[in-house]
Amino acid sequence: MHTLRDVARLAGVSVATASKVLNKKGSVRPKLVQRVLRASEDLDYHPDHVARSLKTRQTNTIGIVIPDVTNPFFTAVIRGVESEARLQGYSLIFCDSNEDPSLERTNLEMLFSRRVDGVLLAPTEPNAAQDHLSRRRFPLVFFDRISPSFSGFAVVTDNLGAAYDATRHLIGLGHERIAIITGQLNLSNGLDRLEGFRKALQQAGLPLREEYLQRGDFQLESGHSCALKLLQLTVPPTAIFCCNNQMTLGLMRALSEFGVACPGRVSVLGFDDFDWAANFSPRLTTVAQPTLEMGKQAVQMLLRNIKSFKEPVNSDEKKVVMLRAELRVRDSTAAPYSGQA
Amino acid sequence: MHTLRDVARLAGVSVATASKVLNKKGSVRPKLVQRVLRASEDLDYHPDHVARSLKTRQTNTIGIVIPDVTNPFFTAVIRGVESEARLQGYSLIFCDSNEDPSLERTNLEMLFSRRVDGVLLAPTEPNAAQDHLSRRRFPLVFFDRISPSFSGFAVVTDNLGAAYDATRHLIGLGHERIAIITGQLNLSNGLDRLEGFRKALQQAGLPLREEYLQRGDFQLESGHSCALKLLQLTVPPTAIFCCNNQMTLGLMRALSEFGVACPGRVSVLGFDDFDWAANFSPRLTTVAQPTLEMGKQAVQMLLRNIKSFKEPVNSDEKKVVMLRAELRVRDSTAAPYSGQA
DNA sequence: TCGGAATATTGAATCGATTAATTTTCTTTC
DNA sequence: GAAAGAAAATTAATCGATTCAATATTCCGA
Repeated sequence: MHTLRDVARLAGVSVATASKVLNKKGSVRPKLVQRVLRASEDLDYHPDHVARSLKTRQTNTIGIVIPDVTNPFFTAVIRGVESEARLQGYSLIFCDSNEDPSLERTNLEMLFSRRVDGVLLAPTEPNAAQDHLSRRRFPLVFFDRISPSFSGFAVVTDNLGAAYDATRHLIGLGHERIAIITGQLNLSNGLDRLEGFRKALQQAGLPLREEYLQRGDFQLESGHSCALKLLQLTVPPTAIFCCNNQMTLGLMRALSEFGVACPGRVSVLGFDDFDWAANFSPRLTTVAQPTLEMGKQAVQMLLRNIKSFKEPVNSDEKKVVMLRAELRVRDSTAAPYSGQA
Repeated sequence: MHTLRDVARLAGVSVATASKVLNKKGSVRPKLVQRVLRASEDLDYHPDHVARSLKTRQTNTIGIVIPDVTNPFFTAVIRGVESEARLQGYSLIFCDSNEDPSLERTNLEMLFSRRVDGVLLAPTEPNAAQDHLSRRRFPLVFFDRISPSFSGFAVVTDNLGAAYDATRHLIGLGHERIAIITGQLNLSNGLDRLEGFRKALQQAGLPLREEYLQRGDFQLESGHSCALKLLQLTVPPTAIFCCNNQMTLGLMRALSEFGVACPGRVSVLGFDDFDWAANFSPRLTTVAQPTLEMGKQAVQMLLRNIKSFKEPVNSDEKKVVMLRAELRVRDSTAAPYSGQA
């Protein structure tokens, strides 16, 4: 494996000159430029990023920590992150925190030790990383979820607005008995979706019955068990708003187990849109989050942070960017069943 | 941000001693150990991995290059990779090649420049990376797919066996008109699945009709269009074996568009098993690849490679490990429709 | 108490790049 | 042709750790 020194020697110049040529900095006589380029080519030279990072104090690497790679929502965001990062010359160190706050913390420490230039984080817990952020000040951008008392930088979906629109859609179809299966309510992704739902009901003068509010945990199983409870009510809901993709799967299984027709007997509106939602039958009506855009914007915000971290500039940058979601109406929502009345 | 030098100074020892303490190498008087540990704690010292890597010539980082993060098969593998890597003290640099050979190449160059200790690769093209492997010799382990003429290290599913078993299942149910929707046929994942299918048919004395062999490209749309062709045949198949998850989605959409009942009119057996396959209706019969295990074994094989790369030892290690898949029989496969005959 | 072996500690080189400071070379002009 | 100034090239320090060789200290038996 060859070093810059080898290239310089072969080209008959100093390492400094070779470095200047390869980084296109300063000016070098065309003749020498040629020689250096030639030598670099001949030796199949690949600059050592490790050495470069040590000297320049920047690794051109960002870390990303998410709670679960297996969740297609996150992989969709990652796709946006990866492509934008590469475009900007950054590499990605990937960490899965497995929904475990202590692992999340370990991961952050590790990334810090590796001297990544900044970190993208979808936190598992409201406070953990917040501490981290403030203790060492370090470029950190949150995405997808933030705590209610959040004060840092973040890119999130306008969950409240999206849930509001979704619920309006159900109300517009004529539903009055609308249930919700929520996620955890400690972070914005859970909290705001419930809030938007509430707001829409209230505005329409519809009550939110106690038993129509089922609290899940964003996992498949909880979607299933919450759905069971709803289906067994004496007066079951005619529509269900389900707050994420995994729980929607559990919900759909419950429906098919009970032989409840969708949208015949109950309409289903799921948060998060994916291939399976659009292709299986019934094709699901969903709220599609702008995942690619979220990834892209998160990277851009992080890079701005990194820059202003090195050369502080009192910018008036917005700290929390909210992205609009899109309601995709398909076949799983329809007017309520009226056969009985 | 503090360095080892700061720690040493505060503890009143040399950097060499401080280093020994923090790495638990050699022996140091208990008293000094305490002082160093204390100092490290007080300064909130985090060793600089970059500097360490430069000196030790190893980064404790591995790269992973996949064709598409958005495909749940790969994210499932990644999950296995990530957890095993972390367990062994390695970090993961993640790259998406976007099914583009030239991007794959760029990514490999980048990883090389970053001096990752080794790379895990699911190649998009039969030859590209092979060259790379042989030109610079570099620890590289393939997974999921290899070219027919492959000669390196790899962890793959026993695709032939899995497809064979799956097809036997359909035959066992009484099907005689069985179609297949294949992927690209340049790499083992496409090739061997078709081969297993062929073998099972042949062994059962069933013909493989030209028009029942539809060649797709592993993408959703191709599953859809291949399915359309099959459904419009004068004598349509009674069962379809679909060679990956994405194409199965396209297939299912085609079925519902045509109002073809599954498994009533046509049985569907999909390659790759995921949450949606098990929860939507009909619950799909699938071939489940051992994704976690694949990730884990790939990492282990890579680490062995890395080790033997530093201190060559003529091992008799198997170069290609084949993992068994599991057939999960659910509701989408049944005996063929007999109403007409 | 002393000599020599065993054990601890340290100084300094090193990894491979970048870059400030310095020296050399080249232009230009009188 | 020489001086001044600009441009190009080089030398050497540096980033923060690890580690070898050299030095210092401790320990032990005689």
